[in-house]
Amino acid sequence: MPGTSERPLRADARRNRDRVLDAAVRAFSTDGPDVTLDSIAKSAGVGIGTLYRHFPTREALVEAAYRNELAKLCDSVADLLSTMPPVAATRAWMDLFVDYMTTKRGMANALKAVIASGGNPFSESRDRLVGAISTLLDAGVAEGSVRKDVDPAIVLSGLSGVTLAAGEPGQRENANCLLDLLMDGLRYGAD
Amino acid sequence: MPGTSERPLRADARRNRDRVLDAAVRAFSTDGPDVTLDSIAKSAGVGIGTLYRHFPTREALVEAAYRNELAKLCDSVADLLSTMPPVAATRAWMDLFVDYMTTKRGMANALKAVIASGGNPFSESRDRLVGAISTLLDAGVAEGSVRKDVDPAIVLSGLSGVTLAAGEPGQRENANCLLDLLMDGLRYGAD
DNA sequence: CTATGAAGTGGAGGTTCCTCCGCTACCACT
DNA sequence: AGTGGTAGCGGAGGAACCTCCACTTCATAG
Repeated sequence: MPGTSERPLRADARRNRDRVLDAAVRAFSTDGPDVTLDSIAKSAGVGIGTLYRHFPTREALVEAAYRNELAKLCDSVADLLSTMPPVAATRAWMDLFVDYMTTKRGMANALKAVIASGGNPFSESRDRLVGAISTLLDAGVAEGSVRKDVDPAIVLSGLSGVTLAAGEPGQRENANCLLDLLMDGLRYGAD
Repeated sequence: MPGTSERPLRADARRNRDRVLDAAVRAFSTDGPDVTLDSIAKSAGVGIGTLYRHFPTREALVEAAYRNELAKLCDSVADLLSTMPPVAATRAWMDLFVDYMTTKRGMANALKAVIASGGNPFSESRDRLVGAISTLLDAGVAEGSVRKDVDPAIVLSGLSGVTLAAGEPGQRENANCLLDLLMDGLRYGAD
């Protein structure tokens, strides 16, 4: 399957898509994560049907709206690795991850969809996240401080789980403990 | 606060509550977890308002409907501990837990509410689950195979996270890896 | 037995979600 | 530059959620 179904999107369609995305970014940041999709469509000047055509679920829209910031989160891996040892960097990044997901409330559920997506729809973000984790783990493996039989995708699932289970701001302490536990599981010697 | 707010519930109210619960159990088992609450209320012969009075959220109703079975799951701990060593028993129970939650689709979300409830509402099930985990961990600690600084409530959060993140039947493999990881984190030596 | 007010009821209706399909307008080809 | 086929549009409307409050019923004190 070469470049699976990458039809270039008609001009008016692309324009509408962009307008919806703009409206969504604005709406999420001013009205919180529970804005109605209807209102986003309206403020984008398109019908609700058009919104659903481009973003079939709320999660898809949220994911698209935050894709840039998510990318920044992934990029921060390099900085962390350059200022601290791999295990510490990994643990620190986990904190960033949870903080980020917790702040952008409504992202947590989108995240679940991102993680579950074996297929196309969110794969960009998914791949980036897996890549970031992979980099962190590899650094640890190279140094001998992290076991080498761990699939980064699984770790992503784990982080997602922590966020889903203890993502409310009031449960940050719980989330911390879980991250510690996860980290312990990743360290060499537990193998 | 002695027996916080335990007013005995008026006779007709109790009757209605039971009828709703009956209807819910029946509805969940025949129509799946997505039955509308409206239809449950109707088949119980009460107004939707009454249903909401007794079970303010869908999760509350699900939890109540499955409370018995959940108790059985907790009771199974004793059997497991009598037929295998603590670490294996704990791991085996984790599997049962995930299987159970996965089967009763719709339970997963209720679970989240159960776990988050520091307060009253679901505390019965919550306490039972924490108790079950506590028993398992204690057995391991006594034997020296499990670290002793782990709060069972955190482990419950972790299980909840695994279920939420990888609870779809198709992701059972992922769930397994996560449980292994969690288990590794709990074992003595990772401390 | 009655009166009283607290506890409980029910369902209409506002809100949001999401689907569906007749219509519009884009664009590739001549 | 006309035109046919089709990608894309929009919004009406059905389904479910959940709130709210005027009304009913219970149970207790007198």
